[in-house]
Amino acid sequence: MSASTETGREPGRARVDRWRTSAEVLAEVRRTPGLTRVELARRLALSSASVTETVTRLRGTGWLCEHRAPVQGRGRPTTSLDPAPDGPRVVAVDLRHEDWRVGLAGLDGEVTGVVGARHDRDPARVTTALRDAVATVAGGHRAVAVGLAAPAPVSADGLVRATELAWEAVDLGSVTACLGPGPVPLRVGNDATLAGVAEARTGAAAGAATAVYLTVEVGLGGTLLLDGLPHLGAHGAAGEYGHLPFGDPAQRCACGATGCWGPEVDGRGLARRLGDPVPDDPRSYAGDVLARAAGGDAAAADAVGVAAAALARGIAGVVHVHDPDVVVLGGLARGLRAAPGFDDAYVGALMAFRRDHPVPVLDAVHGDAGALHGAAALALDHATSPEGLAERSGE
Amino acid sequence: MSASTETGREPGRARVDRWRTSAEVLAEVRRTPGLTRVELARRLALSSASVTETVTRLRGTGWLCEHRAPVQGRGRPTTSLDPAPDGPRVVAVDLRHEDWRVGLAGLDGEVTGVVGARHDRDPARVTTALRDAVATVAGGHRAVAVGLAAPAPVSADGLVRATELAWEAVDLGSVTACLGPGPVPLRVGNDATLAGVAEARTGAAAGAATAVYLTVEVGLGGTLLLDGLPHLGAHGAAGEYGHLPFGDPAQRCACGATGCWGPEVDGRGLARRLGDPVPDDPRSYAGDVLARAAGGDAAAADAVGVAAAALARGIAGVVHVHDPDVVVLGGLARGLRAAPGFDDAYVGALMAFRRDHPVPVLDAVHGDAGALHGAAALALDHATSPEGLAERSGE
DNA sequence: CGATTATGCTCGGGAAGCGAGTTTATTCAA
DNA sequence: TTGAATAAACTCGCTTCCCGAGCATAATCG
Repeated sequence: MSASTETGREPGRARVDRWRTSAEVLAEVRRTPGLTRVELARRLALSSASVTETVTRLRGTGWLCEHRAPVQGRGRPTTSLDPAPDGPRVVAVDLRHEDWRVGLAGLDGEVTGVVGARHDRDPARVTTALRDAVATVAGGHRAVAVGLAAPAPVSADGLVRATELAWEAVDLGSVTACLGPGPVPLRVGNDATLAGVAEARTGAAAGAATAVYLTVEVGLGGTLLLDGLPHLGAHGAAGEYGHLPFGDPAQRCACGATGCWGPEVDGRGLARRLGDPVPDDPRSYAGDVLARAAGGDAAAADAVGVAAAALARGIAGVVHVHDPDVVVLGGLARGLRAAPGFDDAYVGALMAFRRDHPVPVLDAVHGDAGALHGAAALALDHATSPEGLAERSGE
Repeated sequence: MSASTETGREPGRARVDRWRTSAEVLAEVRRTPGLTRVELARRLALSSASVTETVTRLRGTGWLCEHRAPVQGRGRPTTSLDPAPDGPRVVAVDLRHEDWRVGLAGLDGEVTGVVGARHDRDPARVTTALRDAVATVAGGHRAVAVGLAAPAPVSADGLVRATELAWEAVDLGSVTACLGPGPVPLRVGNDATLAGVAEARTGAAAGAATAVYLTVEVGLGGTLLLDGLPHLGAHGAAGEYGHLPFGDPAQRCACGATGCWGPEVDGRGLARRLGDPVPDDPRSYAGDVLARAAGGDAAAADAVGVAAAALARGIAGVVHVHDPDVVVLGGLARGLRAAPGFDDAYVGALMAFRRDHPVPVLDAVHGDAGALHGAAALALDHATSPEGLAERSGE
């Protein structure tokens, strides 16, 4: 997750600083659409004079619009601030192993006009297809940034190294080429990370200062979200929760370590418990087992119960380390949470002082649109930052 | 770790904002004492005119002083910026189970004039003794904040609940009573957390954007440090690394959970492995075993090796989750790291892609002064923040 | 319909930061 | 020794943010 543009012009502090309050206002409106001017002034400790000035500017640049707020009691009615329906847009891209989706979002983060297609994994052809789709989706609107979710680790320079696609350091910078005028910034993030971002902004963890997002697909991954921002680590490799050694030390993981948590709770773990060979597609295998367990298959239910308990026990450990406001589960983890025994295993694995008020473990609400929503949020973060606003202020 | 004062006066944005650049300058000088004006202007993207103005102000308030910088080549020589030797001070307090220490620090963070005494754990008497010691240590200097390290969880309101001291929600606010003029803010933090802060600022993790500090005393605790700031979690309870279930699930931990990592790597784990009863003082028991192992006692060495391997394996897991720049070890963990087999166990437990460049695991450099240094850093953080500077700007 | 109340707008002023031009302090070369 | 070259700091006028105070506005209440 990183910027692909770098502004190098020197003194520049005032040029960016000018937009700091505007950026805070936009962030507040994103967090709470329909906010009143009075409430905004209170939250940002601004005088009404300053609110007038800043809101006027943001209406002028097209970001905000105002509505009469419903009257409550005496006094002059205040107005509420909302994302302008015809304001600047960002393009969100979700690149997956076999297909991609592209959509358009405004300040409210709603992704609309989604188009998609399958792809053949050839970097050049995928890049071209995405560039065209981005241009089409943006058509007519003022697109000010692009966010992209990639099914792979993303290094600090924004390059994508997708081993499963056999991509080595692919630079996706050109997908913004048909936008403009002027260069349009691209921000790239990992798909699981961005799904976590989506949950932390508008999903099950909305408003949480500290949230943990965990998802089970093939293996287990996740993100620590601090005030809605993912912790990426020194090299962008943070969040490998699936390789915490919570499991059986005798089991060797494909990652090279032993006793990893991930392979105990995904399709491979279920297969081992059921005596099946390692499945080719652990994702759909696990879906089948969950369905059989729900349908009354005792052996499947037993295997699911073991995996659910392993998931629950590990989540407790993660809670001890992060002390989050909430843990959000995506992918197959939702099915495991629904298994009988999960809650008891979770509470039982918590430290005693936590058991009266266990940290809630909730299902993700964005489903498989999480990465796309997170990509939109990432692009909006840039576009509404002081730097992003300053970049475009000349227009 | 939290503020004990709360400024509630409303609009106030400009009043605080005025000091934002000054705060950034002070932060830069703390990070890099002896910084030149030119380098400062470059880092903060300030014009030389603005540097002149800000530095003049900070010299006026006594925080900074300037020296001729050594000349390099042609041109007018620049000056270097340093903490003023007679500038504002903060008081650092380290409250431990059986004694306390109080010292004085300037902008450079060096703690001097340390005094200390044993105490009897009575909250009222300890508070009084600390109040007097703080006044004595500060005597004559302009003390602008107090930082305190407590051997207990610290809740968001700054109250200390030290179960081992039988303290329930003790308010230490009065230790600043003899300072002044005006109320002097007190910031309170957990001792292990603050030891981590000290390492992240001026210790083995200096400059790291992401660092993990782990310490073994009785059990295992730690902190995730992001840009030198500890992640405290939703309720200030983050960092219970010792209760990650890396251990034997058949072992019940005193915390109520099973298989906790902490009891496997401390004195209790060593005793179990050696067939000894649970020691009354696991800390000194572990010290003895480490000494015996170093002296050639095979049984002790074996037990130490097992604990060191358990520590190493868990650290690898923590690395997978946080992807830190560095892991820093304090307390008994340093002795375990020195045991033969630690490095092999660590690298072997890493994911394969990490083994070529394993995240360094280093010893803490602050020793048992870490908490005191961290407390000074905490107080300086407040005093040099825009809010802290604005608070005192009337004087 | 006026009193009351809460809010938004206008205007002058304080302060941060900047750009451009000027001054200052040093090295280097004749 | 002296002056050119160089790099940095200072001065000054300007722009912009934010503020406070006062005025204008739009609702409810009696």
